[in-house]
Amino acid sequence: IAHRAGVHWSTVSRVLNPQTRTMVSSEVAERILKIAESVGYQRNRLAVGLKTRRSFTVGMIVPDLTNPVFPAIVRAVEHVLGAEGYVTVLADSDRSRETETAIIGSMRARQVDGLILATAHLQDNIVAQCRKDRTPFVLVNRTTLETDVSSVASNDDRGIHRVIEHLVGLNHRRIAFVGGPLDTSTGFSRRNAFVAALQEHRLKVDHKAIVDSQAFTIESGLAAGREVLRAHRRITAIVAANDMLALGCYDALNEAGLQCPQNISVTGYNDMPFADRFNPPLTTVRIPLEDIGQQAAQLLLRQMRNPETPATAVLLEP
Amino acid sequence: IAHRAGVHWSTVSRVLNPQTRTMVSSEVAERILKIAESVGYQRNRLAVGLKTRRSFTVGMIVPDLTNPVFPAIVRAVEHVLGAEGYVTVLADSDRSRETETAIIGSMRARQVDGLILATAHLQDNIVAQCRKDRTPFVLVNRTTLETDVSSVASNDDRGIHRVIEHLVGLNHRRIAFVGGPLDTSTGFSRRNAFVAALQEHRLKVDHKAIVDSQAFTIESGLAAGREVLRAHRRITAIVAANDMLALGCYDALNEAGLQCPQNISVTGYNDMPFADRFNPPLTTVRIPLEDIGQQAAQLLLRQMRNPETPATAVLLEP
DNA sequence: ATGAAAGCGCTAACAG
DNA sequence: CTGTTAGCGCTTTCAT
Repeated sequence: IAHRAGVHWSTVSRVLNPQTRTMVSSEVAERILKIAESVGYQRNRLAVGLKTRRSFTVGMIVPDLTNPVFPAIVRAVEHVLGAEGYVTVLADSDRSRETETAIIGSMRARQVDGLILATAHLQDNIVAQCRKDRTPFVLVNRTTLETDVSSVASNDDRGIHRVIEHLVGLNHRRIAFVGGPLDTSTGFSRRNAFVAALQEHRLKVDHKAIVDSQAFTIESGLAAGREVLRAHRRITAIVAANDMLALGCYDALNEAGLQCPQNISVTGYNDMPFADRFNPPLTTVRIPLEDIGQQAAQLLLRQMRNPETPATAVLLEP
Repeated sequence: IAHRAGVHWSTVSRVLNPQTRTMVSSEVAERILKIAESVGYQRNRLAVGLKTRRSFTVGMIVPDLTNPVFPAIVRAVEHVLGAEGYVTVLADSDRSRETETAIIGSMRARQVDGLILATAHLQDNIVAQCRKDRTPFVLVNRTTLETDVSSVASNDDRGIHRVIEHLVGLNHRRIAFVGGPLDTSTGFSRRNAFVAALQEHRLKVDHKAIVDSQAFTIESGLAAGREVLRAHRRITAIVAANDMLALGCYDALNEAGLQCPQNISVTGYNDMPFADRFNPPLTTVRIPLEDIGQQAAQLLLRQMRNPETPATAVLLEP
């Protein structure tokens, strides 16, 4: 292009980079732009990144893309990042911390400018790692025990309280809980909120009616649901820590020949897509998936543009 | 590292690149590896890519990540690509060809080694573009009219025939069709298969009972379902071209005060996650999502490693 | 406003 | 087996 325009290649570079275009006389600029267009020129972002140390790439890791809450978040993230010229590298860690570590290595090597992690554990060395690497990152959906970490999640305490209010209003008094993994903030705080809410309503907390499970999956929900039914048959409602677990509880009830909601009610959490189309329609807590994704992306953008940006923990209302 | 190991940096490069490691004496190699480890060295893939012209990055575009068929495919793709050292850049085109073109530009600029497109249209200039750019690509889920294009999809003709067989076996004779966009291979071939299957069963084809829609969405399905019910009330079954459309038909039936399946049966296509948990459970055609994703990734890998690999169109059985 | 030149971190031919 | 060197495609400082 420089040759054909009769200028030095640094001038071409100035024109082809929107940020420096004004340094060049508009006459020359126009000529160069025209030639670039005609030869289908595309700036090589690898070279740009090598020079500027900014890849305009961000990495995102989810624990399991087939859990229907994540696609909506990923989509929102990708849209706002894309609008700002960033590209999103997506990886599914399959709930394994080891693969997650490997993925982060692979992303670091590609010089990602930032990370969005939907995989946080309450105690998470990956968070410490990112901080040490000085890689901007924001946690999404879940948080860590550490403070001073950027995150966007929804207010689990509020959500569970509203569930209990709802059930108590419907005259439920003996309520069981099928919880998630206690090493995640969602599992941990929803469980705590459940106990707190029962106490606030002066209902007695029967620890046999609280069953924690290892993963937010239907299978875990089924196992926990069986456990609940076996240990404590007089309950009238089961609060599940998310919708997948709730579906597992549906299965446990079916197995036991019980009807939902005639015999026992079940509630979920997340309001995953199609929750209203299950049989029976699932009572659940809606969390603003789109919003969570958008805010996470915006937070990360701010952080990447100015590393001095203080970490902020955003809590959205369910 | 070179300094600390007392060797030239090209030697370090040889060791740190698994492919050339054998060129160096194992004694020196070990020393270098140890130092690299201790300083937390990571090869800069941007620089590697700039030099070798291979970014080890592939781009994937889906029309709508919140359509539950895609997460499973994306996940499978990412897993097999990841195992081979590739990273997946994911983008959601929001069903818009313009944004898709923009996305591809952004990916090309990042020197992606290949593309996986779940967005193909029957007539698709993007396909022509990729071919011109000599970017390896494989279409997934959908195909194009053009031959000599790599793709992995499922056999729509077979799937629809099996649906009709099933319905006819249940004594349905007046069957309506709610189709998808005719500019996609899935919309087009499922519609054709529907007509062909009716004829093979010597059922008359009532064109008023065939309603095409603009998108594979619930809303489109609802609109088309209304249309079907208005135009032709004596049908006993509706064949929808995918599960989202089928859900829209559920809604249309509800609106009209009709029961499914007591009054009218509905079938879907794709066997999306949770299809069996809808009310009523959806009769649908299972397509091997995991398999589709895996094979697409493997096909692309072959193509990227050897550009001479002939294009192959894989058709999986539903 | 433009040209000249160095260099980002790596690879790979060429020498030895 | 190892050192030397050029260069991938760009940005950016320094001159002019």
